[in-house]
Amino acid sequence: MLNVRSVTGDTRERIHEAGLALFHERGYTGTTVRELAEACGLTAGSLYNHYASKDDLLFAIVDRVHDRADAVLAGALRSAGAGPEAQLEALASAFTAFHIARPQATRVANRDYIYLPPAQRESVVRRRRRVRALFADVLRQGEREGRFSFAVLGSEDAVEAASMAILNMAVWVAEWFDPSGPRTAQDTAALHGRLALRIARG
Amino acid sequence: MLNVRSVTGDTRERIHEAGLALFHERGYTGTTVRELAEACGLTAGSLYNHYASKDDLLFAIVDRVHDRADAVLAGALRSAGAGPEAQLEALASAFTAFHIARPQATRVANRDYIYLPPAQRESVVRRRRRVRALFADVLRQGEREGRFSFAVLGSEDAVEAASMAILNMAVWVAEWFDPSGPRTAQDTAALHGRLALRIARG
DNA sequence: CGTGCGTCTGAACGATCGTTCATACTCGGT
DNA sequence: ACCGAGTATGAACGATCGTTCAGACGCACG
Repeated sequence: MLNVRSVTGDTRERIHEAGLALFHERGYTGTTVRELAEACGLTAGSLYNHYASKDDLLFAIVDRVHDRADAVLAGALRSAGAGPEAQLEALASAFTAFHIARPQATRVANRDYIYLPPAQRESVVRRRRRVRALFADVLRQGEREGRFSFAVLGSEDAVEAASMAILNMAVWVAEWFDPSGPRTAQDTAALHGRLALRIARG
Repeated sequence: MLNVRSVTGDTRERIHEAGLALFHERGYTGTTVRELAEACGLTAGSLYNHYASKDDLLFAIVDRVHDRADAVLAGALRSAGAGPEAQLEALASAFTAFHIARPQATRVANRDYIYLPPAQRESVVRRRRRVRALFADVLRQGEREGRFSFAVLGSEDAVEAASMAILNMAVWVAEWFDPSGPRTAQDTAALHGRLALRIARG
């Protein structure tokens, strides 16, 4: 019984990974459940023993990557201590490393979540907003403590634009970062941490 | 005859705009030619009097937005004069304003160009690379003149990461910018220009 | 040794996909 | 009044879509 469950879990996991690869490459609407099945050595009908629908698989993928992102960001914040500069650098660096390490899952999560049915999409939108708020809060706290400066920029609530700039820098890094290139992922993550400080510190 | 052509051109243009709206909202693979036709008050078969295929419409959309982006960037560079700081600020600001002004076309161009047939996709990829090179060249020139500093960052070729950060800030601005919000497009564009300088100047 | 649950297949479902085509209509040019 | 080019139609094409289902297989359990 337990053994059966673990085999089942493996199949479900294999489908999950096939979804990562195929959604990443062809997009959600561009991927066929028969392609997903073939990538797992299964028949289309068999997928429905493991996921209720194609939507369901997409949500599983997007939800898991959000779980991991939350964990990574919480860990970065915890190990950074109290200073807003250390916190921002840790957040930007860890988020960048996260996106470099999981280019498939993060691209799918950021590009294809719009195809989720309304209820599940709302759930994802809420999680995305929470990540935005995490960065914006650190920026605002840093401004309050006089370490960051946004009022100088002359635009009201420049914090939102600045945090989106930092977020987009991290979120889309895998679209240009070349794992076989000269730079390592750690280098690039550290570099993004410093660029985030440039954005905030002025 | 000329009148006929102009009517034809209107229909072709209406299809183009329906493609903008529908591809933007549902993605290329998520949009049906019958939906496109209905949005124009036409029949599916009629579309093929104006575009050779669904692919062809996508390429027309993506190619046109690249034409306009090139023009905007060239104009910004021309009116900025010789200084790398003025040039970078003008490029980032103009590119941001461009993406705010055309959220549909730019999202389609940046997200759905991967669905183009290989030859046309290659053409788009080349144009994208040229835009990247434009920003990177300004950053490198500024570093040569001692106005920007990237070597300090400790990572080799930090210019690439910095120019991608600036590009992504501009490219994805329409995903969070709210036209009905308190900030104007001009404010945000100017703000992005200053943030680009923060990234480059250090 | 059966029993039953979980998983698989392969066929089938109705719907819909992008595209083609014969046909009819519109309308400026002669 | 007639012609011909350009455009619209609506039916049809074969293919493929996401999903369902009846039946068969395998394997842990009593």
